[in-house]
Amino acid sequence: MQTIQSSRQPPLTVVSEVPRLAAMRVLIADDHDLVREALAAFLKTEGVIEVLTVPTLDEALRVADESGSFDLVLLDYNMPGMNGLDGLPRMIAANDRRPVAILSGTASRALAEQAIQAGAAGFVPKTMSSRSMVSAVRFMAAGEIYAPYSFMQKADNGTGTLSQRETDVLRGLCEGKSNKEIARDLDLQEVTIKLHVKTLSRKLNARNRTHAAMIAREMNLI
Amino acid sequence: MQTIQSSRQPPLTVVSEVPRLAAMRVLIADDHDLVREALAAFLKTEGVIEVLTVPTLDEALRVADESGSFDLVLLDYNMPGMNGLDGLPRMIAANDRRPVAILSGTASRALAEQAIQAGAAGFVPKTMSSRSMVSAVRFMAAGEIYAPYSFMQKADNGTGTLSQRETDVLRGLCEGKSNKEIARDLDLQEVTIKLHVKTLSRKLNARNRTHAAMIAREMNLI
DNA sequence: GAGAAACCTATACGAAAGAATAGGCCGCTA
DNA sequence: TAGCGGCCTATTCTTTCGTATAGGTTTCTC
Repeated sequence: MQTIQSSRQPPLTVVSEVPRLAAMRVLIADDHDLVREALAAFLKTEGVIEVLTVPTLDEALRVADESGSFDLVLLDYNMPGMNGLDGLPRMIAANDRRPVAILSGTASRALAEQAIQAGAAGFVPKTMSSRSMVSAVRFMAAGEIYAPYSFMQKADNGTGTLSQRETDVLRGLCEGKSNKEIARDLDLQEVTIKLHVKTLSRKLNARNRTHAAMIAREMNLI
Repeated sequence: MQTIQSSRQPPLTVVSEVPRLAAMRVLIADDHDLVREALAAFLKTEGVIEVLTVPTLDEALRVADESGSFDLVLLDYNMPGMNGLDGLPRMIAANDRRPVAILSGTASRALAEQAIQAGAAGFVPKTMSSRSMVSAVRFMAAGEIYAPYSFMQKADNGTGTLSQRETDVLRGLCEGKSNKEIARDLDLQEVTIKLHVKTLSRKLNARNRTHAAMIAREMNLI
């Protein structure tokens, strides 16, 4: 799996630029015991001196608060306390604005973009091999932005073409709201919502609002 | 984490009944590289001689077909080819009706019950510690049925109270179908579907079909 | 300044969903 | 056997959704 990165560094010289035996402090927050233990084990064999693991966001925040900031924090996207990407800015603050990356089981380009937009140091799908993952960790700890090349290349399923309003309306849909309610919330007319529902349904290839909501859920667009 | 098992064996004598150093053959199918490698590593240190890992259901079926059946197959629920629990019976057949268990990132009682109902040898959430997981594997390979005790104890959120028909209708909802379409699929009248939609929405605490579908998705009831 | 694109509104109509009420069928159990 | 619960149907009605057509504004770009 190749990597894509910010333009600050030339792509092929990454590994050599990061000191191989630097004493890194990494915090892993994931509610899956197995993932935590595996990642910690791999990182330790790769020269990351200190690896702490916690099962929830709250504990991650607490640990960062008590024991000082980390060179990198890995946050599982689906995890108690995260609530989507809401937990990300809190963790970044708790880590003194040093790198915090999102770890996720479901690889979605939309989610990756959102995460990085929200200030994440990167996006790491769990489908990655452990070797690649160790490289990614090293990379992000050095201050670079990481995202797997493969699915950043994926053709847009019309996903990225959702406008701001359409996204707002879609959020309402996913909460099971009626057009009228969404209109009230967004301070718009009901007809306008109908319009957005129609266009976003077309873009998502959905046959109706319910289908659109499910697809959005599936693609992590909410 | 405690375990619950079928009544064939007394609960507390499990481990001693399973030969500790038996040469077990285990197949792990999971699209998360990290999970695969971690599980394989732990099992190997615990005396499971042969551990094969594959990233998709199709490869799992092929391997079982070519290299003979396994003492236990672990199938990730969210994995290419699985399509819900559809892949389970196929894997069971391919494994000569020997134990096949479901591995899942999201721990849901409903899903666990469904899996075991569908013939799974057990249900293993990834939130389990690796030690417990190794025990579970050993347990299931011996022919017992395993499910974590903790969330089999969880109070039913009205979840279990969904009738068969309501579940059928809910599935249709989640696919974005109209009442008419669902009626045709189930060979019923449209009014009947409306009835079921209303009652299942009430049970799920949803305000309409879209909301019901989202809740179902959230709770892995589909 | 023309054009494109996102955005908002209006009117109108048929289709679908949702709610209420009423009844019949079956299987289980007190 | 009477009652209960799941299941299916019917009728009627209101609300909501979905679609179409036809405008309008702003903002950005060529």
